[in-house]
Amino acid sequence: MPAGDDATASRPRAATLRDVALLAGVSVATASKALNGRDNVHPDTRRRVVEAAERISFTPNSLAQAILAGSTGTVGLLTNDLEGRFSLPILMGAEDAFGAGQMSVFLCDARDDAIREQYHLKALLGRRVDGLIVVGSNTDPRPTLGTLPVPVVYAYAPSTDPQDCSIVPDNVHAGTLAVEHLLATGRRRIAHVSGDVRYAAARDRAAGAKAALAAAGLELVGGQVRYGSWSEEWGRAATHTVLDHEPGVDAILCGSDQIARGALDVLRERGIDVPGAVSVMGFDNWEVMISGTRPPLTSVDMNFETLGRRAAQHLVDAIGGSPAHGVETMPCRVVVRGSTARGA
Amino acid sequence: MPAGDDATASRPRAATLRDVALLAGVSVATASKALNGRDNVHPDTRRRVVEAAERISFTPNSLAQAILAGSTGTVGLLTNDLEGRFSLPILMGAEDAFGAGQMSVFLCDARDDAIREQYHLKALLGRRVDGLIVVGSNTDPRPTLGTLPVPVVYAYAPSTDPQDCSIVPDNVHAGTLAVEHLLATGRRRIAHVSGDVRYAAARDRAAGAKAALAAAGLELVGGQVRYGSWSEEWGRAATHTVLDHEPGVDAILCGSDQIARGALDVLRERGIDVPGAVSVMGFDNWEVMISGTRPPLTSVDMNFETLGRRAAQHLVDAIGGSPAHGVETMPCRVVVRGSTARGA
DNA sequence: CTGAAAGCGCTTACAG
DNA sequence: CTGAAAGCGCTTACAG
Repeated sequence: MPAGDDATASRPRAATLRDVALLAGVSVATASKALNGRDNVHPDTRRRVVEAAERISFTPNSLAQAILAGSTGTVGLLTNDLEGRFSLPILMGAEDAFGAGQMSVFLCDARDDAIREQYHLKALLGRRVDGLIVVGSNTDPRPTLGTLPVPVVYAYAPSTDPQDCSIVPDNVHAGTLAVEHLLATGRRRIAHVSGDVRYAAARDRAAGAKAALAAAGLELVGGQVRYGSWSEEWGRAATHTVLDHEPGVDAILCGSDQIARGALDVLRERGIDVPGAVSVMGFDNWEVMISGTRPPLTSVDMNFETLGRRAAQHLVDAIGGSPAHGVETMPCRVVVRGSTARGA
Repeated sequence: MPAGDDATASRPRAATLRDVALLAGVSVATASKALNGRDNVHPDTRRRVVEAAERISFTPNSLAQAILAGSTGTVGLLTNDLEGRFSLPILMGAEDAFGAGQMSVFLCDARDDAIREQYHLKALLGRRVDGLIVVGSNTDPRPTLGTLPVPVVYAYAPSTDPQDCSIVPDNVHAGTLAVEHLLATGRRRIAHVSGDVRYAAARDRAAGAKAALAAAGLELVGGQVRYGSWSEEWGRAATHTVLDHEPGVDAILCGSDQIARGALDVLRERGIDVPGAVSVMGFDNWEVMISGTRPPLTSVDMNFETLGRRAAQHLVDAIGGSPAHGVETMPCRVVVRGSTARGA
């Protein structure tokens, strides 16, 4: 158990440039120049200053530097994604794009609450972030934040304002890639079990899938997408229905990895060989959902980290004075595993 | 596709208190007092200043305020938890504890790389965070950051230095609670399939489980914990072994929800009724892993949000001059579902 | 090569 | 009640 401590043992305040200068016997201006590698500082002087700084563990106060520089080297990541499914890979991509340690990221979770979002926004602007990345919890368009004193990039969920810069996964293409993969592995009678039809992600993936089928002169088995919910349970229920009504089905394209898990379970229970008789595919390539499946699940990876890196790049460009506008879609990729290809 | 824009349409710089004062026709000092609710400002003056501030969307520069106040109202969350499994609930608990918007959080992912951690640490100290929360990726002790100019609270993974303040989930008690629940629902022949024995979490949970059994005059079926890996696959393999070697087993306590999923699958395949013949329990209560299981999985919730809130409270106390020391364990709770109790 | 001075945006005693 | 002055920690012309 932690025990309370006396508050009197007060923590030493952080060292200041003035402390360094005093210790090195130079002026604050000279100390500044010495530490920042400016010209016209005598080597001996520089060494004395650097040693003094090290001795007292001097770390320059970024706040003071920022106030002079007019930029803070911070960005705000405003998310509504409680699971961190999107925002964490995006954060990671962003850290990479900014260059490790160059930029620090404030992470704020608005919890899908507009009031809380405004609150965080106000705080971030007060802290003079150089820019903002806004991460939605799905790919449906979200209200723009409007005109702000700093650039904004919308990631995952696009802004409603086409003048804003938005980076979203290409769900239409994801659907196309999925069907192309199934066709390439010899499938012709493909069913599509997806999630909640109110999600753009579900409709976009279906649109891409249908387009790819049409290009091959085919259509979905049963003639329609079976929309439902983003759950294993729906995956199981719909798979039963598909198998009962479409005996010739040779592939089930599932709108998410969770739905695909449900499909795999039912196929296994009914003794149907995967991928021998029926192939199964998911979307998202969510490692934790996929790692245990039998057989390992083929899935479309939406490349969240790349998306995050791209969003960060756009933000850096915008901060540098070259903003972009409109919605940019990011390519995705099929990760082939045993549920669609023997020996994969 | 976003199109590049001319960099000349430069963004208007953020309004400053000087702008407000000019617009309201008062001095900067008076404007400051008016906006901060200080006494001795004429009501008319205050109104003029407030109106001016609103008109130009003035947001005070927190950097300047921080430099004077000596505290920034920011904390750093230094994590090694790539999945966000722990750090996001902890972040959320921390946001709550700090009071929404009072405190902004820098999230830095060190990716289990000591160099990167030092880099982020340096940046955070430069930004003069008021304190740090360090989140580990497991409950094994991690090296202390040593003495820093700001207070530090270690969450999930305790620090190796007992003088530091660490908040960890009580895995021993979790094991005890799990077994007590199984005993209370009439189980006597309990097997324990767990993850990698090198993890303190695995050993602690097992220790708690064995203690609870001993208190009831019992021991584990087979006399030992079956350690392996934190995977569904291991859950399946170990469950087969348990069923083959211990025909009378009436409960399988699994070291994680993933292991438990594997156990449930095998029991189902072998036609064994859950929970009629054999109960199954997991640890972590990871919603996304659990939501699809049949029957729904009983699991021990480690209360990460509470842990995060507690860590944040300790940090706030330490910032306020009342630091705590030592390792504090947080209670967990059993969430009962159908895998151990009919009709739950 | 070094340092005094000005200044970033703000707040807080202190005169008036 | 109001405002000029000092100052937080730093950097950058500008004199010397």
